[in-house]
Amino acid sequence: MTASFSNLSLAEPLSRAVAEMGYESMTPIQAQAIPVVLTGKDVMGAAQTGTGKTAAFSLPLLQRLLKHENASTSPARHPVRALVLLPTRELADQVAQQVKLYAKYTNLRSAVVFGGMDMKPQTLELKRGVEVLVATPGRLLDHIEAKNAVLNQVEYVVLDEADRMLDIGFLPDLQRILSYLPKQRTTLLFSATFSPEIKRLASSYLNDPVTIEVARPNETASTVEQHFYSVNDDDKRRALRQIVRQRGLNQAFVFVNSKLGAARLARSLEREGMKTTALHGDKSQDERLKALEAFKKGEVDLLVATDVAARGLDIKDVPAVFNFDVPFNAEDYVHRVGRTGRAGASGLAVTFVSNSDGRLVADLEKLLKKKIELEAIEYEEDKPRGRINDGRRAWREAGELGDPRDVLDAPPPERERPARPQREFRSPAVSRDPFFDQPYQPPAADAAPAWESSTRAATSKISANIKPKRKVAALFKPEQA
DNA sequence: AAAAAAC
Repeated sequence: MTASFSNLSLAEPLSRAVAEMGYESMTPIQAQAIPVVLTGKDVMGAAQTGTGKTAAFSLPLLQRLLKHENASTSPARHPVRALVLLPTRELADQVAQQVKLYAKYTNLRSAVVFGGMDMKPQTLELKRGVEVLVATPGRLLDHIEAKNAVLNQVEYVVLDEADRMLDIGFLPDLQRILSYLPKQRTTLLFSATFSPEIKRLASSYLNDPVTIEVARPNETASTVEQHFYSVNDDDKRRALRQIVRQRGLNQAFVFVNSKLGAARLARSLEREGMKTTALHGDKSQDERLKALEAFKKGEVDLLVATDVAARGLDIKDVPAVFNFDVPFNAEDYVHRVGRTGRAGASGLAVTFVSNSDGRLVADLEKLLKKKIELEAIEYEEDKPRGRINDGRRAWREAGELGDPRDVLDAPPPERERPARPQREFRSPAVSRDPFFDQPYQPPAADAAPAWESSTRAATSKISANIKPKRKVAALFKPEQA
């Protein structure tokens, strides 16, 4: 028996919006979380991604904002009463759009603030007053410090992707934000993954919380078919092409571990004739939103992304996810794979495991609590001819590609490398900064103006910094493999 | 071995 939204007795404006969106029965996380959030208690919620988490917290939150008058006598008619924090800009954007839809027929106002966009329009919206504020941490702090956002009347805080928000990279910002909020408030934490440490840390932010676990945490959807292939780093691209062709995939996410890697891979796939775009944090926000939009519209087939896109992004009907690189954090595997097989659809997740990934695969087995079977690929294409320019690559190619976990404790074989040429250390006789450290010399009457020579000095300084690097790289290139 | 979040 599935619970339905109509049994919830949501306020009329909310049920009207829900009906208009075509929602009828609730997903398990919604059925469990909504009644609890309606009581105003703290919640720690673990639910698989793609199961309607956003509605699970925003609908009851809006309901409470409607039902309970703001107790304070603030002059601001629309103080921020609910704050929703997310770890990426795209996610903040997406959640804010959903909240807007749910709140469409209410008088409640909402806004979203995140970095990479002009501060001014955001400031205007904040000054006008919003009850629900969706934000990424950095930009929110900017607005707090500029006194654009006043958070001393916040009644509800939601940390979506809570384990990421509590990890070391975000924690300082998060703590500063929380320090601006009233102690007396409701805190809601949601994520698909919770490591034991994060769980402990999280509970220190919660007051007598209700724990909701709809599925076992750290679990991928059962509708996703998962494969792990042993692939040489040099064969990954043709493996990708082959699987896309064999499976007749019309679209896929391709995850890599670095921004540079994403840019490079996207470029080479594009050159090989696949409609590809990249999404990573070195792109401008405009480019990021455009890349995502193009993928959503089906204008590109492959979205090569860093983990900026690993979490929460809700794109319908993505048939497959490739882990071109095994993710550094096992948790991120669960999130990446969660981009496919959403809302009960089927999906395919393919992970390329290269020889140096033994540790990561072992971590993954621990998190997923299951043995990972590595499969081999039979290539249909010939191997592209490539230069051997690296001793380690030669070693990889010489040996058979076995299970990388077998060499977990074995160091890679010693390889001969030319002795590093000792570079003389010369202590500078004079400091190289022309302005500050040199005794002043009156310029000759016909000398170039000072700014020109300092520009030259700066330029030569820069090239001095670049050139040796190139030389060193050339020196290390082995004569032959 | 990295990414994300502020200019």
